[in-house]
Amino acid sequence: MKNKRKVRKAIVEVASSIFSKFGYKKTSVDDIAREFGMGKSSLYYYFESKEDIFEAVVVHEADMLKIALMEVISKTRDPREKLRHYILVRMSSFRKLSNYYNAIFSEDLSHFEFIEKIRERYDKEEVQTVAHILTEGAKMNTFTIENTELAAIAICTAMKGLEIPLFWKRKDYEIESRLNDILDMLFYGIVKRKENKTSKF
Amino acid sequence: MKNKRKVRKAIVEVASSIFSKFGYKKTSVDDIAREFGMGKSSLYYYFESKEDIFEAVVVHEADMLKIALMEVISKTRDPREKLRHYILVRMSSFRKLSNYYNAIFSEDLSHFEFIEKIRERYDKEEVQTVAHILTEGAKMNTFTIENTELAAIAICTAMKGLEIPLFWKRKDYEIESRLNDILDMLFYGIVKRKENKTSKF
DNA sequence: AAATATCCGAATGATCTGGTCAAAGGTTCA
DNA sequence: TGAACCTTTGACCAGATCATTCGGATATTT
Repeated sequence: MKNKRKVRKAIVEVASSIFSKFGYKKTSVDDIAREFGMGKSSLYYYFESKEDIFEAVVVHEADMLKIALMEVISKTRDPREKLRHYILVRMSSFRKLSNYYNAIFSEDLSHFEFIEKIRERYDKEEVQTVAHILTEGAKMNTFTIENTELAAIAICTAMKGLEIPLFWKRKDYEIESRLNDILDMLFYGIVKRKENKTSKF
Repeated sequence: MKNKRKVRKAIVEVASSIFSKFGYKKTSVDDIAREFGMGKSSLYYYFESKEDIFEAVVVHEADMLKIALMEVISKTRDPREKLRHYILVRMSSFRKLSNYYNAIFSEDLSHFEFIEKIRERYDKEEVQTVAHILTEGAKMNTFTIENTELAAIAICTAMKGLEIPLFWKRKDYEIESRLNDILDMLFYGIVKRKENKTSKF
């Protein structure tokens, strides 16, 4: 039955909220089953193991972010705004990605191999997306970049570097303004300047 | 040694944060000990049992609230402002009282008898404090109340009635404005009105 | 009614839990 | 020094909880 997919998705959604509440270790399969209104053994009809459920949860969260990002960049035309909104949304989605980030950063979860794979996959996709924005901006003469691929990797690396301090701190209100500062600096170097009349050349 | 008290307090403080993170059931004594940097058996030198630690945590939280309330009412002179600030602080301290409220409202914790006792004790103290504010306000001719004791009980009952819906909802920004509305209504009935010149008497 | 899809209670062995205890460091004071 | 103490610990225990399996019950489709 195709219904199996829908049930799986529904389970993943309640599992997501419970995992992000208690963490992987402190969440029991029974917790999820009870919240879902099912016998715990029934979950094993839809998933192979607890780890399997968790993997589905992490994938789901990453997909949600991807969708949100795609939506936000499709709404804007100006490449500067596109890049700004992409990075802003990308960096302020911690709350909804708690399991994803816990999986990546928490020690007692690092032994799951699927985490590496997911991260690697989304990292590559992210570089592609950013590169696409940059290329588009270059074509429209908004950006002036020699190697968009390289620039995209640099931006993505910078975002990943910001994840860690952001993840450990609670301060939420500062994130946006700081990111905007960084973005302004980035643009100042990246955006094509109009011919400056005071230029010596 | 008097040092025992300090260590107890320190343990209570880390236990508080862990209990409010995972809840009573999902928190193990070992969790607390590890976070505190001690062997788990050492905790039993300072506390009789896990329940004993939890009780100390709840008492500590209630004490913290009490101190905050005493401070806030000692800062104001005007009885109206005193009462307003008291209720505002009292009703918006959920975040810091998570274990206290969990102990009161959660089903699997209700079998602890100490909860009833603590609640009863603080309820009585609260009525006294509010009554004191009212009496003071009556003396200063700001309030016009026939039976301050009765009025204090009514106000405390109203606050307790508001605890439950507040506890289950996340909306934080609405609390203050709603409380202020209620307070305005309360004052309209309680504050001594100046002789109204359009009055028919 | 046969086949298949979905659900569950009971059982299992592995791990975890709250709690105990005897012993080992540390400190104090004679 | 050493006796009396305070503090900390690892090893240990019995019971609870855990993830997972499985045979069979119930519902749905064919």
